[in-house]
Parts: sequence; C-alpha cells; structure tokens
Amino acid sequence: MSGYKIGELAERTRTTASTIRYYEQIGLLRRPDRQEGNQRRYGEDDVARLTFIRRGRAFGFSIEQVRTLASLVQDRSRSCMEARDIAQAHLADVRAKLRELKALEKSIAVFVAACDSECAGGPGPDCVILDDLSVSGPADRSGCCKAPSA
Amino acid sequence: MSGYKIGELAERTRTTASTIRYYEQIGLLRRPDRQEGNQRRYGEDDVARLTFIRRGRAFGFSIEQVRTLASLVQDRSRSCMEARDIAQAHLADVRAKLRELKALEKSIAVFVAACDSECAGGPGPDCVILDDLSVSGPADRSGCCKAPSA
DNA sequence: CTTACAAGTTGAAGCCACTTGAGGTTCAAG
DNA sequence: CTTGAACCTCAAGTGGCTTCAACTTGTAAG
Repeated sequence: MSGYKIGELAERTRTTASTIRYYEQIGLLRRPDRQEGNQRRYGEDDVARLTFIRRGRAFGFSIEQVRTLASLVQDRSRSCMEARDIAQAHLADVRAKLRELKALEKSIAVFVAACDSECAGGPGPDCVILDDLSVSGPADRSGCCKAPSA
Repeated sequence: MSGYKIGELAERTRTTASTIRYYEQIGLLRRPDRQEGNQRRYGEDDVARLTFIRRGRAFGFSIEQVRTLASLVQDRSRSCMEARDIAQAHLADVRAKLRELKALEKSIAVFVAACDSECAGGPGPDCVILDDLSVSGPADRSGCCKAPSA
C-alpha cells in the first residue's frame, strides 16, 4: 500500500525504471521490499539516495566515484574533507575537458566559416578544406574550391 | 619490403595497432596488402586516410560521421557543402556540451570552495554539504560542519 | 646457429553506463 | 470482465575501443 512504485521513484528522481533496476543490480541501490505482486516499493530514504546518485552522475562523477561519495554520506566521521578531495580531483578533469572542448569548438567554427566564405559560390570539385584533415601540418586554406586553373 | 608496418602507421598517426585493426574490422580502413609473413603493409594513402579519421575523431565526430566525411572526400563533386552541414550540426552539439560543462565546473568549484571555507576547522560529524546532493531544492550551506549544538 | 625478445597475427571477451527487447505477470480503470 | 499501462526477469545490444590468450614472424646479439 505505502511507498513509491518504481515508476514513481523514477519520476521523482528524473530517471527511468530500467536505470533503477540496473543500479540495484550493481549494488548501488539496496534491494527494496516487494509488494504482494512482487513489485518493488520504495521509501523517502530511497528517494534521497537516488537523488544523491543522480546528482553525482549529473556532476560527471563515475559510478565508482558516486559509490565512494555515497559511502562517505553513511560514515560521517571522515566525510567532508574526503568528499572535497574527490570533488577537487574531478574538478581538474572537468577543467581539462573544458579547455579541450573550447579548442574543438574554435576549430570546427573555423572549418564551417571557411566552407561558408570560400565555397559559397557552389560545390567546387577541388575543395581543399577536407584535405586539411588529412595532413599533419597547419591548415592552409588558400585555394579552397579554387577555380579549375591547374 | 616497402611500406609501413602496422606499428609504424600507428606511430605516425598517434594511435595504436589495435585501433587500426579495429577500424579495418568495421570497414573504416581498407584491408591492406600483406607481406610474406602475413603482416600488414601500409602506404602513404593509408597514412592520409587514417590521419583524416583520427583528426575527425579528435574533433568529436562519431565513427559514422567520420565515415560520411571520408566518403565525401572520395566523391568530390558534392563534398564541401555537405561537409559544412555535418560540421555545423556537430558544432551545435559541441556548443551545447560546452555550456553544460561550464555549468558543471561552476557547481563543483562552489562545492569545493564550500568544503574549504566551512569545513576547514576539521572534519565535523554533521557536515551538511553532502546532504545538499540528496535534496532537490537549492542548497543551503549554513550549518555545514556545524558545532554540536543541536 | 641459436636464443631471446619485440612486434606481428587471430578471435573473443571486457569496459562503462545504460538501453532495448522478448516474453510474461500484475494492477487499476471502465 | 476486459483492456492497456506498468511492472517483472533475463539477455543482448550500444560505441569505441582495449585487453587477453595463444600463437607466429622478424630481428639483433652472442
């Protein structure tokens, strides 16, 4: 009678029933009580734990990192500074990815802009932009979609 | 006698022999000629194609996107604008990820800073920061590592 | 020539974090 | 009572490789 069904828990934590069953399978969530008809029933503590887990995942922590963080929540005596260390290590990763992604965005934007400006006249048969991806040196975009001179 | 061995090709394109065999298996790279002893031998065109592929992957394009881009290189008659479209769609994805990642970085930085400033006195048994991850509302960090008042 | 060892070969399995599918049971509304 | 949504289990699929096991080939030193 009481408690949330798996779909309700999923809705409350913005995830899916499948994911919840998966977390149970890998031991990240406890096995809940079952109703008469064998359906899982969850309580408020499950909502809290799963919210914690999803929050951590949304923060980009791996399942194992989340597992550690969650265990720190249980064992309060040594939690805060350890959590800080995990988070800080993760922050370094995130910042590295951020730098990479910024460089990537710039490169692609340049690529698109080159296509727009230099190939705007129509699809030439000698577009050099794609060639740039095949060679190792810095790009030389002069001559993209060049007139059939050669 | 002539041509690169798989390890040499790997080195030149900054990848691994395993990855090269994998690309061959999924049909992204052609099956190369074999030497007497059954070892693969590659030429300059293979270096160029694999460089293209790795470049595209480093740009965050999926294998299938790279496959399409590579086929556009072959069929020059309609390449440039199609490549532009793929790149532009991808650019939108990258920018979305970039926004997400920026928000993420800020969140974690705030988390770490809160740990530093509010838990600096030592690991209190009632740290509230970890609780923040378990509830759905906005964080209230007053009382982190609070004195054993209650 | 032998010995050793690096680098190559194959096919299959493992990784992460889920998602999807098949095939069945249970629940709640009309 | 019937319908259809939501639940159940177990297995396999996803992407993009990496790793493993067990073997063969190539190469340099002694």
